Amino acid sequence: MKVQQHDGSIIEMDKASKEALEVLNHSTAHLLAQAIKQLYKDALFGFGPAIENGFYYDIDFKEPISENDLALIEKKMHELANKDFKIIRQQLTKEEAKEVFKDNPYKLELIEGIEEDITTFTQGDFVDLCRGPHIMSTGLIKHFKLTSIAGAYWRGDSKNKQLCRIYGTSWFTAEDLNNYLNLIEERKKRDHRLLGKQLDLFMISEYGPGFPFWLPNGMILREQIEQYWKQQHFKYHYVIVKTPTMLSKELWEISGHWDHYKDNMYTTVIDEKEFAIKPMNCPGGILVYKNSLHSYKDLPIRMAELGHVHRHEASGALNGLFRVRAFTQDDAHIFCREDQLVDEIKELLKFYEEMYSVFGLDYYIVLSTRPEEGYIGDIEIWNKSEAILKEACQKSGHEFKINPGDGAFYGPKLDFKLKDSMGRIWQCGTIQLDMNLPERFDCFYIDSNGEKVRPIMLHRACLGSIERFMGIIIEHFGGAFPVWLAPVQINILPVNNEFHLEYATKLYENFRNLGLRVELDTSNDKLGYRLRNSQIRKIPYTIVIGDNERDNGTVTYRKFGQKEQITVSVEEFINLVQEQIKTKAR
RNA sequence: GCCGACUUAGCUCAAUCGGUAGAGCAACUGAAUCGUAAUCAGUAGGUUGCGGGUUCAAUUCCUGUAGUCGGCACCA
Repeated sequence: MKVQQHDGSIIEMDKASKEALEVLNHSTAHLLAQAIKQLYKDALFGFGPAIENGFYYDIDFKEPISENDLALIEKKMHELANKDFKIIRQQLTKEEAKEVFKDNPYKLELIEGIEEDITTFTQGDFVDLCRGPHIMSTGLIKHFKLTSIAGAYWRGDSKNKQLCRIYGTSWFTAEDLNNYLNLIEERKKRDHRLLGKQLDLFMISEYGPGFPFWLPNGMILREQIEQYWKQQHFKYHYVIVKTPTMLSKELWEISGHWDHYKDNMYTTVIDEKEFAIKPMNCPGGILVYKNSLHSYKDLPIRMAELGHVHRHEASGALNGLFRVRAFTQDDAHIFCREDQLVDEIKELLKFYEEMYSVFGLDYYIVLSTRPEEGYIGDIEIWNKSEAILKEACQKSGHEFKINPGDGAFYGPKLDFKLKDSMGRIWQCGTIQLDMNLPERFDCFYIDSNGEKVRPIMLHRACLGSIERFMGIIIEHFGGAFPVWLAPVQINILPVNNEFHLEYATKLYENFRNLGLRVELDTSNDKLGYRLRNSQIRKIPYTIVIGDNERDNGTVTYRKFGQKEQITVSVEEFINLVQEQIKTKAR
């Protein structure tokens, strides 16, 4: 496939490559604009780039359009593509470009900002300001679909006018397009909001938008995760605390939250005194640190808290468990000496890797470094800690990116990003160096000379928010949880309630006494029906008890998602299940 | 918060031009007692999110409001 680039050169591209697909999608965005120009004469165009698995175009319509109009636009696009217009690159001066786009304030604004050569790409009577690259003619565009319509601010700034954004996806073959659309459908079935309803894990009431309720099944899942979390913290020498949900406004003034975060905080007045519900746990943690005098010998102090925080998020930001207004941070604050910082961070990376790998989650890390201006703290500590964070990332063997200058004013940070079932990226873990709060709260320890010294403070959350993390793993496992997490681990189905119930009940009691989460299905429905229910509920082990099992003292089990039936002794079965729980096997 | 769409039984969805709400599953009752993904029959279930308006008549049209969804902005 031939592709024309910004500089006018024409290169050969492999259709199987990611780059080629990007060019195709970008050119499809232009085709979309060309079609819209013909259907809606007054429409003005903003940006129209390729994105992962597709493209979009931002358009200012005189009359708002709706999703129903997409079919018509699509039809027009096919019609234009079939005419196989040559896509012609042209290089213009700034003045020439301004003349061409004189009726479009958006493009004029862009032209004003372009320093390099200005190029346009023309197909038929449609000209677009664009740096390319593009395919040679529209005939190559055949297999595409307009997927959705949305609002988007011009240049991503909420102060600007909102344009209409049309999303689409374009592929080289009908098969690729179909595969992609099917993939989207399949992914929707893993949506944690859907599974949360189907498996009775959680609910969100209209009386509390963004405030999730945990149902009994979800609560089991949650407690297993928290239990594991506590074990890990014991292993890594943390202490665990609990700090109050609501604290006086004065505290938030000292911490700086009142100045920077007030709009997102829930507040109340009691006895004419202002209070705020905590949006973060750090100030509470610091008060605990300051509750006693610390020697250099006591450090590092690793203080963890499952802290329930409330943040008034914008209504449009809410999204199932991924974005809520009340969530539990698996927070920790580490107070250490400067000479301990390297080891602490290395230890943290190891800790995180262990936590995520148990769930089999794929993540990537983003390192945000010192901002150019407005940072506080010693530049040497910045450089040193950035170097440590970077080195730790490299050694962890995980994909990582660097966001230069994107650190908070108080310190550099590592963010751990996980993907949901739709490929959207969510921040979960974070490790942040804080050179600000210890100063504001006048934290110190006593060194070997009896002098007061400021400790280094690390904020860290590994799962991030328990709620968000659970959303991620619900989708990750598609609701079919490993035995250690499954709300119900074993479901016992007697073939016949008259002849097999006694043995089945004995097994039930036996398993229950061992602490296994077991159910006995004594309903009078046919076996096939009860088995089907067991599978729909994604219960890891379904046991069928009939004459054979009763007479031989065995169980016949079927694992979720598998067809085979396996008969083993009761002991063997118990060992199997307990081993899987112990190893957290997936 | 902004743009657009949606909201009907516990769940998933129907209801033509505005004519007075229907199905499957689940629940309940009864019969059937059955060996690996849906046994049969019956019963009950609704102020169509909520408020206002137009109309002889509103699930349907208009309007306000709440919530949800897809994006955008936000996520120090």
